[in-house]
Amino acid sequence: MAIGTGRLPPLQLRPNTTPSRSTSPYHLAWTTIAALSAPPYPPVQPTDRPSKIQDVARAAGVSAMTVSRAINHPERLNPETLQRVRDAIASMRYVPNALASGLRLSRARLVAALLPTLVGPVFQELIQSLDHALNQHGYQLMIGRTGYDAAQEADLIRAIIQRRPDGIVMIGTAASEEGRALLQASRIPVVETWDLADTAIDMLVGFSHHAIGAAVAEHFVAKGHRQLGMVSGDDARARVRVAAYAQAAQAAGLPEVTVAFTPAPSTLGGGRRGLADVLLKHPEVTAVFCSSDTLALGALIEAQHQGLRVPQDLAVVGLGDQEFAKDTAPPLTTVRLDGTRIGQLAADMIVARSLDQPVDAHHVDIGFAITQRSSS
Amino acid sequence: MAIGTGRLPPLQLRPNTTPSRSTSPYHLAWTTIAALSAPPYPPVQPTDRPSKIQDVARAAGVSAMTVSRAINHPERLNPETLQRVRDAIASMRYVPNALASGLRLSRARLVAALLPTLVGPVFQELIQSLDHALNQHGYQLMIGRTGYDAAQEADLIRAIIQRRPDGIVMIGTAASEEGRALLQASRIPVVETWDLADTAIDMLVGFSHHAIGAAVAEHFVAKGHRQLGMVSGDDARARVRVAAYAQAAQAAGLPEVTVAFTPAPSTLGGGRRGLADVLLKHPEVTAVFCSSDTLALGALIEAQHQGLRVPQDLAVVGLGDQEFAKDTAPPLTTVRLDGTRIGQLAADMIVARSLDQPVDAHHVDIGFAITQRSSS
DNA sequence: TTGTATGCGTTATCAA
DNA sequence: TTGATAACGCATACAA
Repeated sequence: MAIGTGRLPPLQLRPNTTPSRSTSPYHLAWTTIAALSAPPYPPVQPTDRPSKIQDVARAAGVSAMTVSRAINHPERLNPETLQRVRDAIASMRYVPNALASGLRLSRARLVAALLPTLVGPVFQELIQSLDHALNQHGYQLMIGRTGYDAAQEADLIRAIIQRRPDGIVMIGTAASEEGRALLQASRIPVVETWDLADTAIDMLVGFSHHAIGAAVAEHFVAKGHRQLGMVSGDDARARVRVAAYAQAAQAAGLPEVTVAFTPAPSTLGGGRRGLADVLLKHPEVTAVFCSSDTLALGALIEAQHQGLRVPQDLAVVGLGDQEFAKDTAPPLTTVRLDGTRIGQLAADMIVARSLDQPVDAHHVDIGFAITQRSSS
Repeated sequence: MAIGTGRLPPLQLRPNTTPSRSTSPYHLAWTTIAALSAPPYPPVQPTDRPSKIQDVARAAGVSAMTVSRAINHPERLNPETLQRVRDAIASMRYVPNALASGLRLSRARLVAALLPTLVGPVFQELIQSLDHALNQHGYQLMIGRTGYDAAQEADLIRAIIQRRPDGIVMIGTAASEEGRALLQASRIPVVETWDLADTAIDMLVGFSHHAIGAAVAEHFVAKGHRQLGMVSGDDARARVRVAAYAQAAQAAGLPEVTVAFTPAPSTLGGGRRGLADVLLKHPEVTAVFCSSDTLALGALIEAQHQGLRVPQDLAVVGLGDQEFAKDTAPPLTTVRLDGTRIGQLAADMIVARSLDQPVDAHHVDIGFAITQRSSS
């Protein structure tokens, strides 16, 4: 990506202490030693190590167990003792060591989520909802990035299992053979999401990519389109959608669909180039299904660039119903995927299993819906 | 957000076992008990609990210490013993318990990142780079969401400290008083980023939001604009940019700038409405600075919607230089923030401090640059 | 209501 | 090169 230069006189005050690879003209660096020797706030902590439960116990004049109880079972304590301990905890900024308690209890109060990438807003609704639901149950969420790389995936899974999380949520990720074996040997509850895998490791909540492809094709057919196009990613799920889309078109007696594949991740540029490719090959195409809203927005920009009116000359349908889909010009018809619900259900499943409670449905299809706006 | 319905006949096979709040017409649910009683892969593990180091030791006919050494100091072992242990580890899918080793070593090999939100692509480059750099040093990254809520922030910081990470990176987040006190008492290395706070907790790598506001104003002035507008978020850093922008305009003898504030997070819709607001109040505005690329893209869409040519009738500058900025119509002039470099430096700082090595610069300004494209 | 002893799984230290 | 021992910080079981 090209980095231009501003028109301002350079503001550089002093050269960076480390060799800078930055091209920035607005640049300064300084080192403050004082910030370390004299922190802006008085240290509550006289020692140089964080306090542990024994320190608090000493300060409060009780045993370590009483401090533990003050934290975990306050109702079992004499109110006065409780107050004394709580004061000590607050004034010493004591924070329990979760490594120790997790080891003791075999419960880390931690759930890990594995996803292919943080780039792109596709999974963010799901993550947000998962995080929120888990927090409410006192669990923390840890995020791991597989980066679409199957080779590194097993390593990441190993790193995750090391922390002994109470559950693992796989988001848009299919585990490799080695990964599956590790997960199963770990006995950690696993929820796979964003798809309906034929062979689930454990639990599953998602939707059918096949059904999506078919539904969008039939959506176009119902509106009288006969020349269908598609701008698609090229991962496994995307190919399922492409196949179903093409198959449904064929079943409706339509000519062959025109597909342009774009490399991951989805970008505006990919959508622009994808649509341009489709129209170059088959200018008679009147409807395109883009496999993400970002690609669809790129397609809208490209259509406008080419002087095509949407939806009169070209219908566009996206996938994901991102926040911005309602604000494009024209507003985007798109497939709504309820990431919030997936996150909620996945959290429920993990929490239940973690507490040895029954899980009513191990495999759930949450479906999808086509949000009809003005672009189709 | 309105959810329409598709035109397909419902594919519902069987009602969901849990009451569904989904509006989806494409919907099914099922439960598989077999998936639990008969996993698709033969269990390598005869017991129902994950194996520990003693189990491996027994299987390999050595002591637990030898297994530990095989993992952490393989060079100290007899090659034959090493091989035997490694075979046992692989066949049992043994994964060490990081809670136990972390407790023993007081090193969790974990770094936590705190950010206000995952929504919006602003911090993703930074996160990606931080994660990558830390992975290379054998650390894992854990992400925590503060959600712009100062009240919950202390709780999150407490939850993070509980895990005893080797470092904490704050991204676009200023800790509350209580949060700062907790962090300082914890003795965990902290890197604040995305800003140059006046009173840093510990280490710092960022850029000056004041300088950005001034630089963009001067960019517009240099191009001959006299009526400046701004579409901005309303957080603390955004207000600093607004003030600097207005101040620089005044210093150049320009009339008062017109500012529209939009609520977080940045959206296309916010950009559209923001620009509309600015133009409604002052139709004579010829240049707007949007405080994110997403807002800027919304502004481009709105400008086009209103029949304004960019940059002839209206100049637009964004902030962030997101991946899509080069593919908008027209390509977006924007302020480049080198999130990759911030992540890299933050990782270096944490790793150095974690290993008790000297950190050469505790406070670093990495600057920024204006990427000149066609929208201004 | 509060305290004592014990073990969670791992690894540094020392001894063989 | 390998093994025995102890300790990391906390919470359950039991005792007082």
